[in-house]
Amino acid sequence: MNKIEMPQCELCLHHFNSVFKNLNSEQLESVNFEKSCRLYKKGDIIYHEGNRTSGFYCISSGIIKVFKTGIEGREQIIRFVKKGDILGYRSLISKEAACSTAKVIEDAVMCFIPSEILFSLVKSNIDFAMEIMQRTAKELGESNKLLVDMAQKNVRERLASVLIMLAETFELDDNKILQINLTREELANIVGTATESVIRLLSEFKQDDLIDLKGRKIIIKNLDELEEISTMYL
Amino acid sequence: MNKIEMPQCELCLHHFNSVFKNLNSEQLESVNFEKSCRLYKKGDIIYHEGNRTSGFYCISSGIIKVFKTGIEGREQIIRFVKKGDILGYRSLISKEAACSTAKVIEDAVMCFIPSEILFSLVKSNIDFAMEIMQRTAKELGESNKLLVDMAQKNVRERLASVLIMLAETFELDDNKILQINLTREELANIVGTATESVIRLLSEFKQDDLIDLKGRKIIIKNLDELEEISTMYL
DNA sequence: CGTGTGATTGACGCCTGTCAACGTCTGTGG
DNA sequence: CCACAGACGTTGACAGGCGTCAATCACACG
Repeated sequence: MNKIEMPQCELCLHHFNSVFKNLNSEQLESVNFEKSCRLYKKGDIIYHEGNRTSGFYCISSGIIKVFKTGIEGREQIIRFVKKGDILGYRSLISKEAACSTAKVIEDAVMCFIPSEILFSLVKSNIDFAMEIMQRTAKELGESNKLLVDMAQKNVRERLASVLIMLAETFELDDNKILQINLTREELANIVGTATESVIRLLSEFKQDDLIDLKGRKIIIKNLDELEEISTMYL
Repeated sequence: MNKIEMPQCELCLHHFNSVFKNLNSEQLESVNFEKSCRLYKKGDIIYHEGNRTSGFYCISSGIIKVFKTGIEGREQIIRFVKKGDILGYRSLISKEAACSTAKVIEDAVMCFIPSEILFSLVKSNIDFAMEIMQRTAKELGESNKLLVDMAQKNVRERLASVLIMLAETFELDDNKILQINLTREELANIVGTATESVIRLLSEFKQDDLIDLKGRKIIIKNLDELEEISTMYL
């Protein structure tokens, strides 16, 4: 089980904005040779906060949540990782232990690339190095933005922000259904609040006709109004 | 006015952990030649959120606060920059506009280095590139940690955390006086709370004999106990 | 000495976290 | 097929943390 067709980097280049887009064919071949890919199932832990890691992951499909464990074991979700993203590279670069845990929330096909490959590519291919730098820098920008939201917005505004972020990241289908399934608790762990607060605010949003709820499915009916709520006092 | 002795990179290498520590003498010479250094006075704005920048800064002395402007113009301080740190490089790398504002809070001597130098060094010196990557990655780790604090700790715990962070970053003198002067409002803008809350909690800490207050000076009397408060439920 | 900025204190009330109880759904085992 | 357990979702009650407003004080500076 867990046997899948191994994604060929060459093909991934056509499917999404791969971190390997600037490799020459020889370099790409070495990645293809050294990587090991497999299917990870929902609930699998990719790496654990505090552990050292020996490589990073390139995501071909699926969704992974990255979280830190805070007060009384409460998860704080930092970001989501999906197709085309890379995972676990930060701690390699900073030469620290992992500062977060990565857990699969939708079955994912991922390729593991040993850290030696990362560093040898960085050294031999300046465009690849720049690509890594750029991704890190962008992630830093986003993290800083989240920090301000967390510090200054109330729960209602943050929940609206999160819904918008999820809609942008995972998109809506033709029925405007948000293409990611999260428990109420997970939503709370993004927003940084209690599960009950999320539930109450979701029903408020539903009453105000901004969203609709079908079990765990969230239908986004009025993105503009959500945008307005999220930037209320901005 | 504002004329000072221009810091020589060669000397800075001996004074602190310079980002240029891995340059060869030729590269160091080109930085020395291209940079422009001067004294910035308290209150000076180095760059402004939303603007494009054309280079980055290497700090020789002084303190700069980096903040984002949030709800109703409220500053949220992201980090402090001091001797040996670099400033404004993130947006160069990500090729975005500045996502924050940098303002001098203690007279600072800083060198401006054009972005072309940054990129040419990154391309020609892999160790320099790694150094930049590493600094970005570490900053990202810190930002993520702050995010969790902000999401999960209450104001009391956050204020304790901030005092500890300040003590570590700017150190205490022989009388245990914190070596940075901040207004109550600035403290509130780090903690992410109202000025009045900071004032009230500071007096509580003082009553509990954890700190002492002499005007704007903060004397840290019991770092261990502050540590305990900041990680109360962890 | 007036003016302005920052610091402090008190009053007040809303937001939001916590606790408890209950409803819903799914899968499992008898 | 039914009973049950367990996870998740929902709702209500309640209290306390913390933000807001207003008044006053302290201090520096032109």
